[in-house]
Amino acid sequence: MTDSRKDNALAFTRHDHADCQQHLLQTAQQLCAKRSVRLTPRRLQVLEILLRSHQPMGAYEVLQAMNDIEHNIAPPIVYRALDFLQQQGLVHRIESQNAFIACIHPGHHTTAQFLICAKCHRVAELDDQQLPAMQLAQDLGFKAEHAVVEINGLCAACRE
Amino acid sequence: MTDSRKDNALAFTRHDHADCQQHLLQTAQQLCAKRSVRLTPRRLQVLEILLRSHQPMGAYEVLQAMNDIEHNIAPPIVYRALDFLQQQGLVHRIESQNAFIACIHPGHHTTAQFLICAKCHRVAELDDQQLPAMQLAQDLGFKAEHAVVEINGLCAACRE
DNA sequence: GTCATAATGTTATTTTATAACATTTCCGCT
DNA sequence: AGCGGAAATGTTATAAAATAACATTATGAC
Ligand SMILES: [Zn+2]
Ligand SMILES: [Zn+2]
Ligand SMILES: [Zn+2]
Ligand SMILES: [Zn+2]
Repeated sequence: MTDSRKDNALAFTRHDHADCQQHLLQTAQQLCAKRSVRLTPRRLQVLEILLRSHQPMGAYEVLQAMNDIEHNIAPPIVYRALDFLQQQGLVHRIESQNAFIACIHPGHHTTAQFLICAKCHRVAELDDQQLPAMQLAQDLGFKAEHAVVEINGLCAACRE
Repeated sequence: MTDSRKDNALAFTRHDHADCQQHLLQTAQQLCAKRSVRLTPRRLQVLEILLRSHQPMGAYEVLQAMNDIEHNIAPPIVYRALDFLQQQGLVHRIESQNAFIACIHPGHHTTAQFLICAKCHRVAELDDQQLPAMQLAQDLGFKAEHAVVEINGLCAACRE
């Protein structure tokens, strides 16, 4: 298996999560600096919470995590930070679960696909696969803007 | 363009919608009879409401349509009928919109893909396209059960 | 420092979905 | 026809997810 394919399955493989968190935080800082957008403390806090989780989190779970250290955080705070992070391609929304997950490849977000395990709830992010439906869409004169691809099933570990 | 591709773009082409509604209702009746499941009046009513619409409808929009003729219908009535219709492959849920749409090809539902126009809100259902991500998933030992593929963009008519 | 803008905080409400339980309908059986 | 269990529907209340509207604070250009 190539490195890139191993990387794609990161969520389902053993790895040093603290390292990968640190690395993704740095990348996020750099990207935002380059784009002259502000990764404020609130936004960073939300990103850190999502990075710590191996699973997608609902907005209200993120909210709970914030309220565990500081009281009276209200939903709009969370939703606004999530909106920003999604716009910057640092966080993805998992539509079929009303949940959010940190992007594992910030920067490359043309089209991402997710493999979602129904048992352990981990999510692998696959990037840059071509969608045949995209080609057909184009043939039909449809101008594609954003594709949602979420594959539900069981990961290798959970099939046993 | 082949017939099947023309059919795929049905939602974006001129056609006799009354005819296609009638045909799909008959197919639904036949499928349910064959499977020995009951397409009761309530379930049929919900399917008819969805078939009349060219756009996905939220559960509460369906509810509103029901309340227009009979009062005091409550949400569980609608959600239960929608659950049944989804199980039978007669209705699809559009995850990125919390909305529901009648299946245009009942029977063939292995994996469906949707092209969703951001302007006119029509949805085309494409069937049986292979997803490269599925092959990669399999290579990773992931057992795929259900794929959500929703492509947002602008249809040919709305691009002008 | 001033001022416009962006970001955050606050309050209330809307939208979407389900839990729990009561009642009715269906259908095979006697 | 009449009984009885299962499925479907009806009802009430509540949970979960998201946003509207407005007040306050922080930021950075001038
Ligand atoms: Zn990503
Ligand atoms: Zn798993
Ligand atoms: Zn379908
Ligand atoms: Zn359109």
